[in-house]
Amino acid sequence: MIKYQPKELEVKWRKRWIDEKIYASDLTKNNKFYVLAEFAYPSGDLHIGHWFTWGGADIYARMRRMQGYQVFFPNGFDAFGLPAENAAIKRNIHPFDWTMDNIRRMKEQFFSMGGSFTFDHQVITCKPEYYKWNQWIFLKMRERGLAYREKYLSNWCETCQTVLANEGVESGTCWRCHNPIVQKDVEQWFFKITDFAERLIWPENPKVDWPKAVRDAQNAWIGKSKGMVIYFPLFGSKDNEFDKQDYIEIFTTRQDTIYGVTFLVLSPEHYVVTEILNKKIKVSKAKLKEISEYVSKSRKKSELQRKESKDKTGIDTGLEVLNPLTGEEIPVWIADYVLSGYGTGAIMAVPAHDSRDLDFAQKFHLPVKTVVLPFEIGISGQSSGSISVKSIRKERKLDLYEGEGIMINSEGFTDLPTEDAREKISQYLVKHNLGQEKTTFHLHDWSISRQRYWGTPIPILYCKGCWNKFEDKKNKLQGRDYIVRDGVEMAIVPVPEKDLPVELPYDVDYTPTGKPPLATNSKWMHVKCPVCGGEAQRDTETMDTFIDSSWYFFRYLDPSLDNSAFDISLAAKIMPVDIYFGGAEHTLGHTLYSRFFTKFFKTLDITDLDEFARRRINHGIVLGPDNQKMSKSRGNVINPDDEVKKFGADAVRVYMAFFMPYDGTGPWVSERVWGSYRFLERVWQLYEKINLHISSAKIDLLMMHKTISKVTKDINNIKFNTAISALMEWLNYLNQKDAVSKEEYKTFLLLLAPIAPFITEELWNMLGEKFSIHLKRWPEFSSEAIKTNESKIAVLINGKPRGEVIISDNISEDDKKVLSIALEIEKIKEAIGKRKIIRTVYVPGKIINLVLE
RNA sequence: GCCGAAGUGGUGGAAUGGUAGACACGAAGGUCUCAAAAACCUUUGAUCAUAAAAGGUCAUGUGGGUUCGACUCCCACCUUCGGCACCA
Repeated sequence: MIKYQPKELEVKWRKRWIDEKIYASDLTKNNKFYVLAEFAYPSGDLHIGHWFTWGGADIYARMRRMQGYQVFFPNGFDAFGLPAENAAIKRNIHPFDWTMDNIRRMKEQFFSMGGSFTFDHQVITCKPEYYKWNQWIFLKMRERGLAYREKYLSNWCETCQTVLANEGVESGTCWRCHNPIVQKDVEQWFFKITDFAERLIWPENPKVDWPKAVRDAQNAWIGKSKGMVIYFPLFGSKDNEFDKQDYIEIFTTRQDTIYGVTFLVLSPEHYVVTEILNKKIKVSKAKLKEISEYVSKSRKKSELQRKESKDKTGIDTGLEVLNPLTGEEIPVWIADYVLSGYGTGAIMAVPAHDSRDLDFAQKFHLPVKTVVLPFEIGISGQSSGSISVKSIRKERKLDLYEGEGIMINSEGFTDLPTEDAREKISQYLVKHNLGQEKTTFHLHDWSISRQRYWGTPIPILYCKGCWNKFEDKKNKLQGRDYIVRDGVEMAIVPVPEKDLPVELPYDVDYTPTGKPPLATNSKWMHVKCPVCGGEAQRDTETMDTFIDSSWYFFRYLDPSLDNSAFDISLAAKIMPVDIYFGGAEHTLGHTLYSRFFTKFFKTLDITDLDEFARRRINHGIVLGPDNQKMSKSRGNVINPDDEVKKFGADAVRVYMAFFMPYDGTGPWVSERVWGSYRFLERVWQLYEKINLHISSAKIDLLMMHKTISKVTKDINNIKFNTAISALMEWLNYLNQKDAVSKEEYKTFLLLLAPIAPFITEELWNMLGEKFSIHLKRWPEFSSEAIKTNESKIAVLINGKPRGEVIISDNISEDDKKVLSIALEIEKIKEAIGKRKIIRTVYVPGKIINLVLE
């Protein structure tokens, strides 16, 4: 027999698979199975990490195909984005050419790994036939009031010269270039994802199978909290011209602690602060100066600085409000530990029950008033009237108690558990018009404008003529249906659907100058207004590329479709995605946005899905040989091409699946791939042991069916490493035998086929079997076959293994017989000695434990 | 600080209440060979004991607990990784 030579046979089979289209997608048949892996950004070189993601998905898809499913396993490219633009600037190539070149190269690399995914439904997001539908989605969002334009203090990356969404900020830095983010007032487009906040929250037991870590992180990011807005009347406000309201609204989730309020805090951006600075609310001249200094000082701090420093700063306004329940006069402070973007931008401070308020109170010597005691103290004290709070605080060092407990010092609510008090105080405040219940979210609307070139143009025009004809300007101002560009007011005019796509012009100056690159092509920018026929200008910004990846899995179904974003009836049949492989880094960005789009599509009635993917699998991370994250600067990047040249694709695939659990993090050590290579060599050599005349009675059905069961289960549970070790065990076992039946060998090859597709195809062919091994042939597991008539029972004494007995299965239920057999063993007799057995625990088929006195 | 995941030989890891260390990598010794190894065979958690074998004891981050029996379940703590974080 010739030696195992991966290179030749891999070339041969790869060609035949393509020629005979054995992996072609057929969406007409039933019994579909949609396998999806996150599509790649065409950065030029396929990283070993891509192989890890796609290799895992491929093993899974291959098994499903062999089980007879109509597997849909498409691939494409997430082709818009900044790196293309940056690389293009650096090398003086156009981003389009750079991108398409990379796609060509990466496709070849994809082929070398022997993937069963196809490009016959490929999506390339930078092509007009794709991004046209981004624009269509934008227009639909706008029709429904979910796309709006607003000036907003936003995350700005100086290096990338663009705005970033909150999800794109990683501990204060840009997710792409990792330079610090600054806050800048920028007018831009938003998608109102907050309208879907409630729908995006994961229930306790969702119908789809997504990792708990992902669900928890998304829920935390959405950050729903139920509480109240409570009105605190401004004391003596009649002297002021303050006309908006004569009370300050605060947001709290702990209205039960309202008797413990000792001051109010406004964020520096709060409108009451603005009114003070505008002298609508009067304070002394000296105060005004102090306040104005404090506010401008804290505005200068970046958000990052403000969040980093836990050291509290603030200033007393001299104003006072009334506690709506107690009538107490309460001082109003300004401090930047209160965030303007959350709740009402103002809080009631309860230092006894909130650590941040306590820090502040201690720094500025403000009073602390305890109104909640932990249950154990509150209950033991019985009548709380007699408790000296001061002495308890001293004894228990209880400056701060943030948990639930028993109310004290709270008039009619005293002695109630906090939960009840929260409810009752809530009702009371609502009834007397002193507040209302409110739910807030941490999730903010999605900022989608990017001031760069390589993205989807926003399908919006700005028209001066239309604005001039507009009658009711004053009202429309609120709706922000206009913009001011170069000092000129212009109406917002959506591009009509029939004019889509708005194509991205090829000729622009995309060097980052702060001016959007699209504005440098004036021919593209100036167009006729579709409404009034006058002169109009295009929006010069592009969409966040996360929009591209939010719905590509719908587009895969029919990427050339011209009259709809996706084929609705096909989607009803093929969607949802059955299993989605990807990285944990997309927990708060991509997968959340995709869920949002799916729910939005549902409101458009083009899908009835609530979730786009039934199951989500997060893959792990392949580190460099030095145990560090792979990066060009560290020089520890493993190029999959080199590995394939050395070992062949099969050995690399086996090692990839075997060297750590799929969700693990660990280093790629090239030398160790030899181990996987040797395994394949042994599989190859086993061929020589096939004895066609071996009697069927000699086939070891037990090992065979155990392995079928184990491999099937493990691949289904994405535990490729243990699937391979089961195969190795079986191989070691078969190797010890003098001869192996053809049946066993065939079964072995079938089970190995998803992991090592080339060598198994070759050996399958050598056996004279019909092409191809990768079609519907997954071995059936028979539970009958693993029934034995003997069991090995471990004999334990006091829980420690001391020997074993082999019993026939007809007595396996009879603990007395098993015991008597066990007691005949010399070793056991010795171990027991003169001691008495006081108890016997028998687990049929596994152990018998003798408990001695 | 909060949420999530994890902690097992020299290394990657296996075992989710029933004989801990499967399967590999590495290492050591041997075989074949003029020589070699990426081939083949043997050994390989620590420790005690023995001429040898059988054998004993200890071991799954730490300390408690539940159980006939715990890597696995419960309580407390420590450490590492990932995410979030002045969100009221």
